[in-house]
Parts: sequence; C-alpha cells; structure tokens
Amino acid sequence: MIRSVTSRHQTIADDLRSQISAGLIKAGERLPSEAQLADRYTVSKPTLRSALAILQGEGLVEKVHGRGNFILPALHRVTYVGGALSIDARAATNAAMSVSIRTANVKAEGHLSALLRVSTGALLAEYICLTQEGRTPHSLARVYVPQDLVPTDAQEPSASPWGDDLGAWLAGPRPPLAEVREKVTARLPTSEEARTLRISSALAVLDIERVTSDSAGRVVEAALLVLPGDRADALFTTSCTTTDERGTNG
Amino acid sequence: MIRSVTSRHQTIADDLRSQISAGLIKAGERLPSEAQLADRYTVSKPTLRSALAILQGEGLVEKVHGRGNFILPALHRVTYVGGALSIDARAATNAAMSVSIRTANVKAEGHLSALLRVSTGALLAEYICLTQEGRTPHSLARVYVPQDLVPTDAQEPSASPWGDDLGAWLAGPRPPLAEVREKVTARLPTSEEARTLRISSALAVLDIERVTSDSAGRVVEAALLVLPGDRADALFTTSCTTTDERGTNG
DNA sequence: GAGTGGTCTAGACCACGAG
DNA sequence: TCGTGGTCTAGACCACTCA
Repeated sequence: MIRSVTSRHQTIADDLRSQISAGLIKAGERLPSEAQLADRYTVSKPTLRSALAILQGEGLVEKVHGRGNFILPALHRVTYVGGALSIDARAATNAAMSVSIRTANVKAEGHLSALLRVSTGALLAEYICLTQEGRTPHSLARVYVPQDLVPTDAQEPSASPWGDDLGAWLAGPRPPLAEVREKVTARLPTSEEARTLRISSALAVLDIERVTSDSAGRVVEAALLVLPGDRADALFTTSCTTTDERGTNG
Repeated sequence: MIRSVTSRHQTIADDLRSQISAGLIKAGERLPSEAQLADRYTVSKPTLRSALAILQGEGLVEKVHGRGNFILPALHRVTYVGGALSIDARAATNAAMSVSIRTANVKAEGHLSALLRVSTGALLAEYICLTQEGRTPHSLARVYVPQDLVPTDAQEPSASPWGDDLGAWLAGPRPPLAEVREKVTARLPTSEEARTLRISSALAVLDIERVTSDSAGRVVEAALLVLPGDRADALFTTSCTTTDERGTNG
C-alpha cells in the first residue's frame, strides 16, 4: 500500500479543504499562520507547507509573502468558446468581467513568424489582454496581428477577454475570416504567467494557440491564450450540418 | 528581488536539464542516487529532491521507488484531433502506438448519466483505452456507450487511441453522427491517473470531455480523455465553408 | 521591529525493489 | 539484506509587509 494516500500533508490538506468547502473558513479570510497551523496539526513547518501547496495547486488558497495565506473565493468558471468565426460565440463570456489591454509593437521572431507566416523581423501589433473578475484574473491573451493589417484609424478595439474581437475588428473591410486553428495543451505556467495571473506555479493552465486566417489564406492573427485550469474551460462544438462531410470508408 | 529565480533547487534543476538536453546523460539511463547527487551539489536531500520534482513535472525524469531516477526518452508529441465526425481525422495518430482496451459494464451515475442523458442506474458499456508508444503511455480514454446501442454481434471494436472508433463502429446501421461537443480543461492528474499513465502527479494533463450525438439528438457516447501535457496536444480546426455562418452584426 | 512566508539543513525513519 | 526513493522533523536563516 502506497502511503501517499495517508501521508500527513495529504491528511492535513484534506482536512483544511473540507473546512473550506464547509464554510468554516470564509472566502477572503486569512488562515492562521503556518507556525500556528503546524502546531495545531503537530507537524513541522515544511510538512504543513506541503499541505498548503496542495490547496494552492487546487486554486483554493493564495499565499502572499509576508502577509499570510488567504482563502480564495469560489471561482466562477469561464468558458472559452473555440472556433469563434462568428462573433456571437463570445456571448458565453461572463458579464462581470473587466479586460485590460496593453498594446505594443514587436518584431516577429521564431515561433511567432512561423505562426503568422511572416518573415522574421516583420512588424507586428501586440495586444496583451488580461481579463479579471473583480481582482481575480481569469485569462491572459497575447494577440499578434501583422502591422499592415491594423487599421490606422481605430486605435483601441472593443475588448473581449479572448482577444477575438480583434479579429472581428480587423475583418470589416477585408476578406472574411475563413478558418480558425486552435492547438490546445496543458502545462504549468511560467513564473511570469503565474505572477500575472496571480496563480500558483503548481496550478495547471490551458495553453491555446489560435491562428485565424481569412478566405484569401492569409493569417490575420495569432493568439496565445493562457487559462488557469481551476477557473476556465474551453468548449469546441462540431456540427455536421450536411452529411457530405462524412467519409464512407468506415 | 524574489530569490526563487536563483533558488538552489532551481539552479540544480536547470543544470540537470541542460545536461539532459545536451545528451550528457542519455535517455533511459539511471541518474546517480539522490544521496550522491545531493553530495555532488552540496545540498541536502530534500533540496535535491525538489530539484528532481521540477524535472519530473516537466516529464524529463521518471522516479521509480526503490530503483532510482531515470531519464525519460524525448517524447513524441501526439495530436488529438477534435471534432472527429469523420473517421479519417484520426489519421494524425502515430503509427507506432499500441492500444489496450478493457471492457466492462457499469451503471450510470451522477455526472455520467447527465452527460449521456440517461437515467441513473442505466446500463452502460465502458471501454478503457490506454495508448502506449513502447512502454510509455500517451493517453487514457474512458468511453461510455448506452448498453442498448452496443451491437451484440461485434465484441471488440478496432482500436483507436481516442476511442473514437467506437463511435464509428456504432454508427453503421444507425442515424449518422451529427455533433461532437468537447469540453477541455487543464488540471493535475488524480493519483490513479498518474499511476496508470506513469506520470508525475505534478505533470499537467489535458482533460477532454467529449459527447457525441447522432442526428436524432441521442447521445451515442461520452468519453473522458486524459492526455499528459508533455506528450499530447489537441487540435481543433473550424472552417467556414459557406459564409452564411457568419453574422453580419459585427 | 514584529510577524509572516520562503528556503534550506542534517538526519531520522519507513517503504519498495532486487539479489 | 542492501540500496534506493518517500516522508517527516526541529530548527536556522532570509525576504517581504506593515505598523
């Protein structure tokens, strides 16, 4: 029998978790200090800390250096809707979200130039979108658009959490969008992402690489999305409107 | 200045990682014991272990209790293709994969019965598919099909890593498949999943919940896929074959 | 400066695997 | 039995926050 199911830190994490979900400790409250908790559970500080690390990885607890450990409010789950060629798709977005966008100009390099199919050094407009519900970040989107596709008249596009408005905003006078290709994987956040999203570096994130191209075959935008796994899903729906898409080779 | 960027265990992890990627330690080889490594880096065993934990979470090192720490071979990335209404979609699957399927009958409960839209206690056929490349698991698929949709003549369907053959296999004499709905999130594996997939419990996994329904609106199968983030992506492509799908409300 | 979390140590003891 | 990894301890020292 593996002892890990009965390890001290697991037991403590389970106990604290049940206290949290039972509401004995309310959201936003500070936990007793690690030293106090270690005393209460009669364990050493490292052991207690590894218990907290579990809860932190589950997005239940936020550690703040020098201040304490805090219970995070139960998080609303946000749904990213894939294949959003039509703009209404983002309707699933929660209302109480605020989005901050930071704009910059960068040069295409390595991976980015490959994604956008532009040469290295080509000018790109970069939009960094951070979505928050209250003070809690829910998503980080880095959107890149070839400089020559950016309208000079409009400075600030309307803000969608996923940066997909940008594509819509660009689409107007141009060939319509034709294809969205989304490559999804799971990983741990980089330390920078963890800082920006205020999440534990042990909390898994969804990594979505979205490439949108227009009917002329030109890549209109590439987006790198990072969604914390404890508060975001991605939803992809494929409908077979006509039956001619199915092969008969079964 | 946050010291974590310079922490001992990070430095050690970085050093070992570069040794691995430089080929100084070859895939499949055993690392020196933790005690030896701790000596070499002049750190204590817990510190050295936290360095190894980082590499383990990156899928570079496999720890085997009682035997040692081993360098994992560079993993081929496998691509799960979403929206696979057509069977050819799985063509992206690597050839050198073996799939083992375990079959059982279970009763629908809670989440499953909701997914399949059957009443609690309804009989389901359960297919547990584990895909491996050599000895390395690449995906775990738990597929559920309502018992009354299972043909009585065929016992064992042909094996796809994602269990999507099952849908194809079921589709024959029935209404064609009409919709695939895939909900994707990122999380850490359960301890059971980590054991089955032989991955670290600190390695993020893609969690895909796939529901396929036929043109009669009936749910044909529900699949719970778990893909280790270090060796699997999911790819979703949405094409706008006709322009009538796009709203004009932009 | 007091209180908090972050990292590390040196060593103990247990559990597993192979001979 | 022996060597390995897995867990835990008791305490040291540093870094951050806030009064």
